Amino acid sequence: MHFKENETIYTQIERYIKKRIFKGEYRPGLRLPAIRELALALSVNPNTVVKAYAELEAIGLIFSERTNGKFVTEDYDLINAEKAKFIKCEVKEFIGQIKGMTESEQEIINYIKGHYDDI
Amino acid sequence: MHFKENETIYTQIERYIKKRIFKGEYRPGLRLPAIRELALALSVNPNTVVKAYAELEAIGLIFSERTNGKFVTEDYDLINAEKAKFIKCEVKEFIGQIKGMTESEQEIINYIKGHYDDI
Amino acid sequence: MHFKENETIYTQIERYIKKRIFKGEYRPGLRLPAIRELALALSVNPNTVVKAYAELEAIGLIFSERTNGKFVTEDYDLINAEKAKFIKCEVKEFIGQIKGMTESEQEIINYIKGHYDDI
Amino acid sequence: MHFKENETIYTQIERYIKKRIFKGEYRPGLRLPAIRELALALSVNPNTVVKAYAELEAIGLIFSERTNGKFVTEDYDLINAEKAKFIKCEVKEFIGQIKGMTESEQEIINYIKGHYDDI
DNA sequence: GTGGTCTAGACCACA
DNA sequence: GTGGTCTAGACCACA
Repeated sequence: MHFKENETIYTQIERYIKKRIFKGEYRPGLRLPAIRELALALSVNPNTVVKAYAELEAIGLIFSERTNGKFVTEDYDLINAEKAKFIKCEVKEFIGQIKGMTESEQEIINYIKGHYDDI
Repeated sequence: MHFKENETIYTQIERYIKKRIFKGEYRPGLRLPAIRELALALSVNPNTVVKAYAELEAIGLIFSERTNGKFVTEDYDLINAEKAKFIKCEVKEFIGQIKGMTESEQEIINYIKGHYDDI
Repeated sequence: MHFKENETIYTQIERYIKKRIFKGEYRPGLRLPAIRELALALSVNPNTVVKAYAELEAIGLIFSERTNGKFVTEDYDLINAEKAKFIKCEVKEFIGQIKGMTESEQEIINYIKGHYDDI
Repeated sequence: MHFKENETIYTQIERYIKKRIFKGEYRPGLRLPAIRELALALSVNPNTVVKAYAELEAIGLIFSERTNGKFVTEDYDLINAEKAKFIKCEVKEFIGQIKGMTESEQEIINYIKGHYDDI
């Protein structure tokens, strides 16, 4: 994983985990990677992962079991609600960035069509 | 203007100016707002604006005239190239965020159509 | 039993046993629950119970008989002294927490009267 | 300030600040001690204070102003609600600790009367 | 000077 | 091995 400058690492990790949950790569009930393990994998200090996990726990997307690890919530409604919120937010932000610089909605859509498979 | 936490203020200002140039709100040759003036308008320390302007100057989108202020470049090609780069970048980032969470390109487009006029 | 975060489990168990002794639920001379048994009942690692028992033994409230188990002390004076100390300590802590936030002693007492039967 | 073993330092700091707010010693709108200043005063690492303040901010009792410091909320209703919750919680905990070890409500009250002025 | 983030690393409770 | 807390200390953005 490669981190953007200009955004904190822990929020990038947070979003990374979040997206994997939304995508169903981390299924409800699944045990998340151990803090130190993930820290190692991302070449990051464990405390940074701790903070990312703490934020996710505050939202309720993950929960802790003392000494046992962190787990994806089994509250499907919450996951779906957070996912919808996330997408809406990204769409809004994207449109906000691009709007006014292209003539039309159609142009934006063309851009997306043109780049969808690049990624 | 309202700044996001979690991203530096100066990059947010930088992008704000950039977008106004790309949108043609700040036309080539135009004198940009004075540092103190903009700082005041944004409730920000002048040093922060200085930094944002410096970044834009490094890219070449604006230039200084000694005591006279900062101006939008008249290099149309550069503006267009930067604009294209900016849009491409935003599209890529957007698709990268959303992809895999929705079934298809079509769904993303529907989301955008659904929200385009909100903003 | 449900453990508070933010306090070690073994001190919570220690206090739990202590209180049962003070309340006379565990009478002097009584054999305490076996370590494994209690650990199982509390869904806790046996080592944790061992530690709680060790603390109680250090105080003198319980004693070991080699292979036979742990027993409540028959030193009534010690029990009473510890009980008095415990209550005094709780009262002090409680007053310390609440004092200055309510106008008067009377108000604290009213609070207690109002909640005594809730628990 | 002297910290109890067996409870995390940051929660003790958190409660310490909380109580000062409830007591009106830290009035709404007041600027809280700077992180490093408080850390120094309490002989504690700045990060520990950061965490305590972060918890208080999550509750809403304090808020941040970028680079300017932390301030007590001016939401009087929130303060009163949290205060009521805090007192109720302390009373409940206290009664829970003591109940069953003394004969009666009256005895508890007598204990409090007997110790109220000690603290 | 103010807060925010991050690292390296230790030590603890618990399983 | 698991997470939680804490320290010492650095570096950054911002005022």
